[in-house]
Amino acid sequence: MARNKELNQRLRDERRQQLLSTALRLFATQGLAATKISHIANEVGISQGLLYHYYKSKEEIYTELIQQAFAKLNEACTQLEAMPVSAAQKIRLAFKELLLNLQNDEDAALYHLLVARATVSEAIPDKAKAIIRKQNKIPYEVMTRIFQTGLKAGSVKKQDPRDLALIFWTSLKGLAMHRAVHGPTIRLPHPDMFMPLFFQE
Amino acid sequence: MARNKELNQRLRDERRQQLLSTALRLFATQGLAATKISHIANEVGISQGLLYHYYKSKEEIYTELIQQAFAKLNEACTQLEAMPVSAAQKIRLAFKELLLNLQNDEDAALYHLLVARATVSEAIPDKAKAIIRKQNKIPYEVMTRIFQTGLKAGSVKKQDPRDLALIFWTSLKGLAMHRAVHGPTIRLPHPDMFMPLFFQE
DNA sequence: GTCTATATCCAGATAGAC
DNA sequence: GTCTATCTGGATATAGAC
Repeated sequence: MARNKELNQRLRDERRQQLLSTALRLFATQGLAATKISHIANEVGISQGLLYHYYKSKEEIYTELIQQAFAKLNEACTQLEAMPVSAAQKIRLAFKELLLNLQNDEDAALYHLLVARATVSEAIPDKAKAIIRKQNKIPYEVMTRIFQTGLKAGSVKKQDPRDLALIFWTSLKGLAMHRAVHGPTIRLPHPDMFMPLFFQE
Repeated sequence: MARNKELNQRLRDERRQQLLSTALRLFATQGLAATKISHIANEVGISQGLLYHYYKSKEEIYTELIQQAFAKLNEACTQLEAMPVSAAQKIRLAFKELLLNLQNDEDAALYHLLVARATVSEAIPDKAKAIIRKQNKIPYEVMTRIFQTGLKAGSVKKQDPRDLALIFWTSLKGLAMHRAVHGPTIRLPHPDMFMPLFFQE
């Protein structure tokens, strides 16, 4: 019996994951309002009604995705900052890693897009808004600190570290949008092409 | 009488313009589906019903905006390409001008956002889709040609001109999103900070 | 031209049978 | 757990009075 319960729980989790991943793609590309609950259900191959056994509303799915997006990004930021390497290496590494992810991991680009859309939108659940308000600045602050450190060490360009951080993230966001539009076939530029933004020559 | 007709026509045009400009802001920030026709009417200060004397549907407004967005961008591209200056100067000038526009002209950022959203979306009117399909590549192609020319002249970085064009536009798009999120108060980086992407040292 | 009232439709969410 | 049928609300678009 316990055996059975566990199995059921696992199946339930898998189904929830499947719904999330489909919803991510749709929310990111179409937006919250344009994504119909029936689309999600159809693509996963279940009936509309059944979807409500897994999530109690469209907004709940949406909010959970926003939550996850920031969780992943902040996790990565924390790890990055804690690495035992120079600031310059952190910058190089982070940009390269993020760009590679964009190229290979469909979801990575979609999360970017989801957050980008959500950030400008008024028409999203209050909970999602709260998450964004609280966590949106973190990646900028982390990168600002790293650039600041690199600046003191003389390894990065003599510019306002806030500008550098902003360029770091907006460049990636721009690429993420492009990737999301053109799909996985598109070849993104090599990360080294961006390094002159941050370093001398 | 003719006097009167003209006046009426002018008032009508003004009202239409007012509707367009409000719709641009809402469509760009909220998306097509999340923007309710009542929002637009309310913000302009007319009744829902009256809106339909100026436009026959929400989709018509949307499509006209998409149309305008590309018209402006392509116009600018054509002008740029025809300028009697070197490729390097065209690149510098274009980036600076576009960034300045982003800073000072609210609509410029909103048009970018509108197009960015539209480009990834399936859920937009067919006419809008057709416009995008036909015109979306133009700015990339124009910049690719300019980079190509600069490459031959030895004035730009030795990189694939398509990559350079892609970086050119995705950087701007990233900044446009940022500007749209944070409003006109945000200070964007100086355009010179991006020049190392395109030129030696 | 402008408004209010309303027809119509569509989508989110629920109920109930299996 | 799963489906089909249905309730309900909200939004587009229209009709008709002023």
